[in-house]
Amino acid sequence: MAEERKIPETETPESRNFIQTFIEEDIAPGGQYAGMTVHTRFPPEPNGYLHIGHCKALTIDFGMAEKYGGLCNLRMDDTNPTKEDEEYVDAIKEDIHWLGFDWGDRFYYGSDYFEEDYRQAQGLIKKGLAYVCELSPDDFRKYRGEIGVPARSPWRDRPAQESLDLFERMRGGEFENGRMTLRAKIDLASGNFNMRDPVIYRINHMHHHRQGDKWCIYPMYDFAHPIQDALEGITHSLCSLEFEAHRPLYNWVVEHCDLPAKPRQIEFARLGIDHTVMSKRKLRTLVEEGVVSGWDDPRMPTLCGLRRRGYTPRAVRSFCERIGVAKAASVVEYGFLEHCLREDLNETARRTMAVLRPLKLTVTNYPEDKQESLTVENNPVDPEAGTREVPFSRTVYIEADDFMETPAPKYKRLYPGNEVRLKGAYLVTCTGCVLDAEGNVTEVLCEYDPDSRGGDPADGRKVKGATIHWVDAATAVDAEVRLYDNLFTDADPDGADKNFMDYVNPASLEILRGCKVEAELSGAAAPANFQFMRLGYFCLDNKDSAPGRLVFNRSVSLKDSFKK
RNA sequence: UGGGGCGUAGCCAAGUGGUAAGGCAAGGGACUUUGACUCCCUCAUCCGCUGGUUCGAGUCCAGCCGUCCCAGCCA
Repeated sequence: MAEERKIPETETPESRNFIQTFIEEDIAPGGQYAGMTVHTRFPPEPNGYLHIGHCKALTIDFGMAEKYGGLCNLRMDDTNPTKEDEEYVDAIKEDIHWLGFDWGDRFYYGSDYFEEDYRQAQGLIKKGLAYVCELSPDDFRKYRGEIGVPARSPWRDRPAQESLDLFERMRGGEFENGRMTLRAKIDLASGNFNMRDPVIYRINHMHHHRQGDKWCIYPMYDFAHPIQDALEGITHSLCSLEFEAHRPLYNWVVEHCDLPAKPRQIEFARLGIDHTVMSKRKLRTLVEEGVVSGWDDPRMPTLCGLRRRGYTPRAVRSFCERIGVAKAASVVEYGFLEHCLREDLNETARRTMAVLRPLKLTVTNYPEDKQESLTVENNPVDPEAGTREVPFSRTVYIEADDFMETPAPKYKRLYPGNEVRLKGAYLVTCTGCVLDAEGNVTEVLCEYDPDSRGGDPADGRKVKGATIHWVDAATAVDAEVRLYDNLFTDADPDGADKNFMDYVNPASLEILRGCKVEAELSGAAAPANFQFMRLGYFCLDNKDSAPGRLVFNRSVSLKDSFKK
């Protein structure tokens, strides 16, 4: 034993999550799926828009399949016509493609298996494992039993032939909604209520978005899902933790139905992010109550909202890959999502200059009639992004916070007597400012060093002041900028005993008008994402921008840039 | 108090009996034509608590505490 202790310490074992551990056991020699390829599926219900929590599931579903050489199917889980609609199907597909996941030609509808579901149900009845129950919804609840008290059903021992006949007549539309159900005969005394003869078929006379009026009975998720998985050859059915108590039922269906495969369900914790809510019901409430402008409001954690806010697919996926997979309930800090975006944008976003709160800066020793063009890099971390020409003249706008008549401690920007660099232009020294009747600063005055074109002083002196951004007054274009904050004031608006609507942050959206941006941004070819120098990362809002009306959403602040 | 989970740093999260990975956040420093980025350094004598087994326990056992989910003819 003792000699086995030595472990080669040069290689750190790659961190793997518990799902990988399970899968590797399953495909290892002697495992349940020894030698097989891993096949997964992503099964959204088409009843709403996808949010970032779905991206976590997508990352796991597609990620596990890819890692173990298999495939991942996309399947609309549409077994309940009450809530579903075709309009969501296209939106779901679009969002998944936007993220960059590809299901190839393996796109399915759970409802396309209804005939097979029906056949399987008949099979269970014949085996004496299912029966038609005529308890009304009220009585069903009453007979459900309590902790320690078994449930009851007077129809439990109905002859198979009678159930078969009734089940057929249920399908035939002979009975109204709620009149009867098909139940699996499992264990009325189980401590797990999901096993107390669960309903596997209910009557619902309703038009189905895909099947039309073909059916008036619909299989329950617990019955349909394992069948769908098995028919598609899914080996690992990955889902979130709330289905954990349903696993025994999933396994029961897999065991007792006549299926071509035996998929395994594995559950993981769903994603939580602080200062927001993730359930479709709550997101819907925000939309319906008008707290946000829609499902694609840039403050929403929906994929379409994040997209509009400027989040890139790469950033969202990076986030989902890095938060890990476990069974412990987790609430990830929103700041981590922002970090992932900042990381991507830093490499890819084009830099540009803009001022959110314009303050006129006059270079008093610069010729009044002169205008010149300066070359500025588009992205200092990516030389391939090239350069652009930026006009400069005697009057420019600077950020109002970039000037202080009496500087705060450690303030490095403009104040009387201080020299700063106008990014890409010249070194300027503040000589004073102009005040209005109320004492507000309306204009800042400075003198430039003609021998510092481009920003470097000819004499090589060290510039103590900061480098600040600016836009040329004569050519600047007006824009509207929206700054977003967290949707909720509380880190956990979703917490126990809380009404999340009580924590809506009224200051989550601030709209700034009269901002000045470089003229180039008004062009049709303006990039989607860019960084306003020192102001943070912004996104040109394709939805609200129109000719003559530029709207920018701020994605993420530039870290610490404007503290104080 | 029925059943099923989960508790490792401020937030995620590895760890599967051999002496606590990594990321985010935070703090310090270097660099810088973005107070950004980048780069260095620091950040759990300890793994919910208490016992037990063991040469050795975050890992095994027992009890306790906390917390989440289920009890729809939703998914």
